[in-house]
Amino acid sequence: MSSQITIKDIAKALNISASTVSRALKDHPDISRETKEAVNNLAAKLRYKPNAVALSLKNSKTNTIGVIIPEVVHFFFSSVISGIEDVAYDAGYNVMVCQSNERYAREIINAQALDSNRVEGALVSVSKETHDFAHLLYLEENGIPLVFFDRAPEELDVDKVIIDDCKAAYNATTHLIETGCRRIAHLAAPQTLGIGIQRLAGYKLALEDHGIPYREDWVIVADSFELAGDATRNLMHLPIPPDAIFAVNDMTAVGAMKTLQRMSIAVPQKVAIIGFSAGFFSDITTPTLSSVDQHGYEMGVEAAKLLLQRIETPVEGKHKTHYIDTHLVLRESTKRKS
Amino acid sequence: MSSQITIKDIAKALNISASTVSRALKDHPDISRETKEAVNNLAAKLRYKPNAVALSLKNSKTNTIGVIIPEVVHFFFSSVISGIEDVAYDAGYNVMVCQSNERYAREIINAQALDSNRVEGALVSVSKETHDFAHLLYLEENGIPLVFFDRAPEELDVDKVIIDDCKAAYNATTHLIETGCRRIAHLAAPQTLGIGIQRLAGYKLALEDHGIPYREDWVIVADSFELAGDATRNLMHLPIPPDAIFAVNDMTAVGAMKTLQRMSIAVPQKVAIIGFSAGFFSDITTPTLSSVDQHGYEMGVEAAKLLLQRIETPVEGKHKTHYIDTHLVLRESTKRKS
DNA sequence: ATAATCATCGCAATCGTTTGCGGTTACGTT
DNA sequence: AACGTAACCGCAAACGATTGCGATGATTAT
Repeated sequence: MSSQITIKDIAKALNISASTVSRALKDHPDISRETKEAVNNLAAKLRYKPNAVALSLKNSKTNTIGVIIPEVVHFFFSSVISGIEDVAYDAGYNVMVCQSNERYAREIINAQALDSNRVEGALVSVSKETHDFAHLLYLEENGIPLVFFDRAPEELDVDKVIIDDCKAAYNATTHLIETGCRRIAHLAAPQTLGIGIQRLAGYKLALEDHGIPYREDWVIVADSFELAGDATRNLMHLPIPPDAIFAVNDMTAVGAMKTLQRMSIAVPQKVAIIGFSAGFFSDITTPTLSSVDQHGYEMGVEAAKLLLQRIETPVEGKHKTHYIDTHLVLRESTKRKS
Repeated sequence: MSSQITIKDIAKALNISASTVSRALKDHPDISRETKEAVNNLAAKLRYKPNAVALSLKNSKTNTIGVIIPEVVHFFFSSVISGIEDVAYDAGYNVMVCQSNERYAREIINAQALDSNRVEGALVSVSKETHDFAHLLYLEENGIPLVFFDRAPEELDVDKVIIDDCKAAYNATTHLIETGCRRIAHLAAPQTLGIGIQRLAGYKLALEDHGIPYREDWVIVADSFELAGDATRNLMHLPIPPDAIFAVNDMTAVGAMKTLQRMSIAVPQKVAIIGFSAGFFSDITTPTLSSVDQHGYEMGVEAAKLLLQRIETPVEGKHKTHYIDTHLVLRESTKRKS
């Protein structure tokens, strides 16, 4: 109904100019005490609040950062958002959230929306469909700093906050080996995603370092609760079924676990399972799920911090890659070291 | 680096006025074909994109809606956000997400931020600390339509999209009764929250309707995974321990389940459990968790739709309360009807 | 008495875009 | 030759706030 109170309204009511009101509000020395008091009183009474849109236009500062994320409904991603939001809040920034729903086309629209809205920076985790990054890199060319997190384009000179997926996968696989498993399968992410490639690489490396031959039929692309079912059944019907599964994320791991239980295969005695993400629900399965904790909240915090830094002082030379530490959370779905 | 391309840049390059460029871009009949082509070509080449901030100021339309939510990292809430974002996306709106972290003070700041940024509407689920709603109602007085979801102020004439908590709790409790449970405990939310009150009410009503006496010592305020542990232990150490637990949300239910399992109490044989929310992880516990599905995504969709409607045609008379249907998802943590 | 200083405030431009209104051509008509 | 009329385009104001610069009046200094 009543439109917002503006400086002009105050000026008109007091019979002074808008400039004076503006200066009075920010305690400029040019303004007399009485005027200041009158202005401040009226402003308080009318509950004047500066129009952030007008300020954005004037200062070319929107105090907003954008986030493009594949899916909000995801323990890991929502943790990241939480971290981002907290940092942004402390720095006086607002957060605009767009979800690509894992679709390339929508990610492009999202990027354009952020561009049009002149966000001061963007945090991006790319969709599974995304192979070309021009729509994102364009933001940076356009003066909008860009920080990728988790799913970042491989071999591109951009700022990223990621985990060392290869190392984490290596550690997870090694743990399976050290607890006596020898026939280790891997439920992998699509090899279009950097994390898919890296985690597979870490898996292979661990096998190699421990003198265990790599078997192609033990690696299946399956990265969701649903896909894990079929994949696991197929694995267990192989002539030589695996005795452990390293899943690319927790939902996949849980899908595998549930399927094994339905097949009356004991976890971890017959088949050990380790996941990736350490979402909340790795705590609540039975058995509880061993997993690689990739610290989503912290990743959000670091990504947002790096972005704010880039906003204040644009990149000088090389871009930065910040690694978030991971660690194995050992629970009941893997065996103990002897 | 290079600041954004504006209409003026195009005008200057083509030696025409900004007005002409503006009109050419929107195919105004006053502009000649050649000029239009020249403008459109250059605009495409320079990748001109209208400055949304300037448009917002000019039209007093920011094409942005705000969301204030207690916590992003929460299956239910992130589902709601997802629904909101999808509807907003389809309608060409952007979404600004603020989390209160369950704190009243922060919620106030959030509301002011939305106000300053002239969002066109706000979707709010209040924090546990919030008893006074002035900071939110003020938005509506100020011309910013307001729709509450899930956690809405009781007995206030506002738009809300909620579930019938009382009825849902009644159904959940009734199911426990119909499957043979007689000593039913309730892990409740704080009685400051409407949902806390309503769910307790539904629980009581179900007992009453089935001639089961209400026992105060079987109701404990505990609404998190952590709090559920102690509460459950206390319940089971009562002279007459319960044979069923109705938990105010899934995390609490899972906390109770885990605790019971640690106490070697069979679920559902000795103690049945039913939760509330039907988060993804109700599927992955062992046994899987029976729960009230409150359809978070759909709630987000409906809330966003109602808000967009209010934005287009401001409220006429009474506010509306939209109920999202719930239904019981019966899994393994409750017994079967005989 | 005149000039200089100070306190206090307003004008106007600016950010990027839109749009009513008016102005300038060139053409056709009588 | 004189006027009407399209066709095309630019001026300027507006959205709300900020800010350099100049203006005003009053006080002080010379």
